[in-house]
Amino acid sequence: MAGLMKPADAGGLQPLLRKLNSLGFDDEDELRCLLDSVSLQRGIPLGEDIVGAGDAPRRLTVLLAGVACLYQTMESGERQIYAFYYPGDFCDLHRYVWSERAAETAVRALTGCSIGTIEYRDLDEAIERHRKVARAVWLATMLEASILREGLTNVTQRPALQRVSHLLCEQLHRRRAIGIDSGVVPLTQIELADAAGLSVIHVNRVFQDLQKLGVLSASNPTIEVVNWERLAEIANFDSRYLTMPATLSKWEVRTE
Amino acid sequence: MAGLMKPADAGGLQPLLRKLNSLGFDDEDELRCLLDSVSLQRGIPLGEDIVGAGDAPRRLTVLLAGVACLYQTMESGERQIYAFYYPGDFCDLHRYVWSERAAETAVRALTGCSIGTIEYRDLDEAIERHRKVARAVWLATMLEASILREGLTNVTQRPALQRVSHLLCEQLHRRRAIGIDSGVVPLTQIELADAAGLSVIHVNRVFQDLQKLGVLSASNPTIEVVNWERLAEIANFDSRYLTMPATLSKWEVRTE
DNA sequence: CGTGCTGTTGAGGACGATCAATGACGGTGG
DNA sequence: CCACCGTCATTGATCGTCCTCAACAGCACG
Repeated sequence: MAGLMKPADAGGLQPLLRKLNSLGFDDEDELRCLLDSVSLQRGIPLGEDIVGAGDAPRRLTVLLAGVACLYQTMESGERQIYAFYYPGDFCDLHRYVWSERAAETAVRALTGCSIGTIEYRDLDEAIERHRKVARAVWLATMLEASILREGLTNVTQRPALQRVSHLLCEQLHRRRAIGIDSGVVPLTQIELADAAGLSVIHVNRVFQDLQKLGVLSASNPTIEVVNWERLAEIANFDSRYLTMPATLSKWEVRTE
Repeated sequence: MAGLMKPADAGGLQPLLRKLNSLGFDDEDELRCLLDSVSLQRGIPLGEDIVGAGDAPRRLTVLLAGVACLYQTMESGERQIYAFYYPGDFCDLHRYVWSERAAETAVRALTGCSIGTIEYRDLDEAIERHRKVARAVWLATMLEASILREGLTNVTQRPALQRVSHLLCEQLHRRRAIGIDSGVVPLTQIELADAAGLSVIHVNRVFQDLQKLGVLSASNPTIEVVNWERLAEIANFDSRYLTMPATLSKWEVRTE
């Protein structure tokens, strides 16, 4: 992977590179074509909508730094968080198709963020020309679906303690996968509640339990997992739904 | 659409044709190549696992007749239903990637079913050769993800009555989209419960309420919606998440 | 005529929501 | 420098939706 990093990529595209790599996209020349069409946007402040409710979707957004979430505000005023995004993740693949429902769903920066955008026409062209780009976006979509399925069982099957634990596990795992190895989960209790389908108050109580269990540190308001294993145990966490199993080698074998 | 139907397709592939069509795949010649590699399998009995827990995934499965569901059995013994499938739907696109997690998730026939299978090597080849095949499977995956997102809000945001109603609405809508216009939903209360994340008992009580409201007929054990509109009202149903907005024309414009 | 599956009914109880306040922190402006 | 505000976190009390357990009824099946 390191082999793919070039000085020219130092603009902050490494996360995207890593992501494409994990999706089995390892051809350097093809990569270049896609990377060249990315335009950067830095310094997006916390709380801002990266992909707004209103704007017409003409470009794809890739998160390059920070944390974001895909959410929807219900008529009741409740907020439902569908997904958290980390550097390298595509934030609005769904918009490529559902320009309409745009009105209600948006992507919000949960910390300061940097993003890259790719005009649809460039993406289209890349997909047309390079089969692996098409595969990469497909796989990215599959991964999101896999996370959604797990989210569904999380919400329907697990009680609050396990549910929150599972959510935390997932964040830790995904962060580690992109090289962030700390136990800190840069989210608020509110955000976790909106993702878990629990009230903030209850999440707070769960947090206290997790602290008593020695899983979370008392370092408020920062959420920090100090006992990784115990957490995974509580959550009954099985990371397979997150990991693309050596897809690339498989593709190669089958298709070339 | 009718224009695409040929005598040779009378083998039962119309549902697949319709599906591909709705995914913007309208090139007859390219279609042929894919359709030719489908092998049929009829007369699968109710209750059987179409895509089993154990078998190594070497082929893609398309439902051609009947109703099926994607489910997983938890350690607790509970069953979580992730998706319902109707004729034309791809049942195991996820397996194309996650051969591993196969162990726990399976696709079950909820009525008598017919399926078609496409060997991975044929699918790979079709994807390689025809860009629109790649797009079709990508879009199919996006649609599944969209349904999953809606399922997530359904489970976390809506109380039992609305939740069940919403689920029923979705089934009606999807069935109508493939030409089945009756108010009958060919599922059991148990299946709906497992999809809604409710106990069967509670679903049953909700059903009684829906009957009192004149939405469901008393025709047990068949579930039949007699007041479509009232149901959509209760569920606050917005079908946009199900409909691919004129994708095909869009693709054409942008890419050709 | 049992056996199994789906659907139905009742009673009790639990998990988590809601309402109402309060505390801690950081930024802003007087 | 302090008063003020907004956001996030915390606590207690009450309440409701939905679950669990336990039975039973209808129906199709062999």
